[in-house]
Amino acid sequence: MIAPIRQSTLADTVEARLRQFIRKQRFRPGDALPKETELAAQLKVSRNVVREALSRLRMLGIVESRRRRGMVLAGADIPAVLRRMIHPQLVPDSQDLFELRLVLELGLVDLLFLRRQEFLIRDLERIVRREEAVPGDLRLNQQCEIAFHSAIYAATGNTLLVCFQELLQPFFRDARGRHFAPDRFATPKRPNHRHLIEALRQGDVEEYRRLMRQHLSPYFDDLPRVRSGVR
Amino acid sequence: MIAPIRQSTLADTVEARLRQFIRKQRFRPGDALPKETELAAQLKVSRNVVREALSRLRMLGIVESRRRRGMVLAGADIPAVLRRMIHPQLVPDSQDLFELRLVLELGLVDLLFLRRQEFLIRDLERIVRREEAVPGDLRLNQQCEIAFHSAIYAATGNTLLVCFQELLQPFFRDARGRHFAPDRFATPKRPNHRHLIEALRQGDVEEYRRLMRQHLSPYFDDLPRVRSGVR
DNA sequence: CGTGGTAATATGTACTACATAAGGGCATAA
DNA sequence: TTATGCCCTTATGTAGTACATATTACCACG
Repeated sequence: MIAPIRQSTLADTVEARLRQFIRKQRFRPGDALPKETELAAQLKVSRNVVREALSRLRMLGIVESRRRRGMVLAGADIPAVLRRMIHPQLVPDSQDLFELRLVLELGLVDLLFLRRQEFLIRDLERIVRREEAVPGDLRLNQQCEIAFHSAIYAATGNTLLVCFQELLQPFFRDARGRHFAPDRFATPKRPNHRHLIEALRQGDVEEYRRLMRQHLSPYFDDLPRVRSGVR
Repeated sequence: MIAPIRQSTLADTVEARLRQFIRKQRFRPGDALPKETELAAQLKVSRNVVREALSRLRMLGIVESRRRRGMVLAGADIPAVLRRMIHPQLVPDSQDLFELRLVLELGLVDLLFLRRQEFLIRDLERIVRREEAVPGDLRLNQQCEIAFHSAIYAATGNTLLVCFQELLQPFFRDARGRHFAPDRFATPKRPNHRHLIEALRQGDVEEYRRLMRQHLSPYFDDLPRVRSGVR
C-alpha cells in the first residue's frame, strides 16, 4: 500500500506558518498581529490566501479581529471547536469517542470527591425521585439518566469535562440503542443511581468507582478485546 | 456586567449554514457537495466568503476538495485539530487540561486491563531498567517517566487517548516544574513504576488504580478544592 | 483493448475596488 | 475639566474579475 501524494495549498502553508510564528515569538493572548496586507506582502501571497488562513485561526479562537483595530491573539476555544466536529455523522471512528466517555466517567471520580458540594446530593436525589415516580416511562427514564450523569460532571467544576459529556451523549445513546437488551440493563446485580448516591454520601471513593464500573458494565461488556492497528 | 455585542461575519454564517446543511441532509463521508460557485450563487454571497467557510471545514477534516473533482465530505480529524489548539501558550485555562490528564490516567485503567498484551509488561520493564540504571540523571528520569506512561496509553488501543497524552504532556511538565519539591515526589509511601508493573502482571485492576492514584498524589494534592463558576 | 493526447471544468491564486466599523483627534458646550 | 458630537483615517469585510492549474472524461489512434 502506497499513500497518495497530496500537495498542500498556500492557505495550508500560511496557516502553519502563522501558528509557528505565534509560537516562536512567544506571543500571548492580547498581543497584536501584523495587518493582513503586511502579512500578504511579507509572505508574498495574495491577501485572499492570508485571509483564509486567518479565518481558520479565528475559528479556533486563536485570533480575534475587529475592523480598524487589526488582529489580536486570543485563547483557543476548545469547546467551540469540539462542538463543531463531534457528531456521530462526522466522526470516522466513533469507537474512540465511545470509549473516551467510559474513561472519563470512571476517571473523574477523584475530582468529583474533591469538589462535591452539599447541593449535589440533593440534586441527584431529586432526579432519582423523579425517575422512580414513573418506572415504566422509558423516555423520562432516559432523561433522568442523562440528567444524573450531567450533574456529576458539573460537580467536578471542570468545564471541559462537562463539554465532553454533552457532546459524547449521542455516541453513548447510539450504543445503548444498538445492543439494547432490557435484561442486560436490568440485571439484579447492577447498581442503580441510589447506590451511587449512597457511596457519595459516605464519601467512599473506591466504593463509588466500583459501583459506577458495574453500572456501566453493559457497555464495557461489548467493548472489543482488541483494536486494529495496535502497536 | 453586560456582554459586548459582536456581529458575526458572513464567513461565520456561511460556515454554520454549511454544517447545518450537511447535518440536515444526512450526508455521509464520501458524498459530494455543491460547487463553490453554486453555493455562492444560492447563498447570495461572493465566492470569497464561501471559500473562507470551506477552508475552515477543510481544516476540521469535514470536507476534502480537489481540483476539478469538487468537494466531498470526509471524516472530522479530531487529532489534527487538537494538535493545532492544545499548547500551553494558546489555551486560556490550562487547569482544565491539567485535570483532564489526571482523569484520563485513572479512567483508562479498565480499558488497559481489557486490551493489554504480553509485550506491554516487557516494554515497561525495559523502561524501568533504563530508569534505574542511572538514578541521579534527572533528564533521563523524566524521559523514562514519559515513555512509561506513553506505553500505557498506547496499550489501550485508543488513538484519541494517545493523542491527548501527547498533547497534555507539556501541561503536566509545567505543573511538575511549578511545585517541584523533591521530597514530595520521593515520599517513601509513593508507589513507583515497579509497583504498577506488578499490579499489571497480577491482573489486579483495583490495586493498579489505587497505586496509580498514589503515584499521582503530588499532583492531586495541589488541585484547588473549588473552581470558579461552579453550578 | 490499451495508450496517449486533448478539451472541459472546478478549485486555487491574484488583484482591484469599495463598504463599513472603530479609533483618534479636534472643536464645542455644559 | 469633562462630555458630546463630528470628521478623518485605517484595517478588516465583501464583491467581483481574471487567470493558473490539476484532474477528469472523452476521443482518436495504434
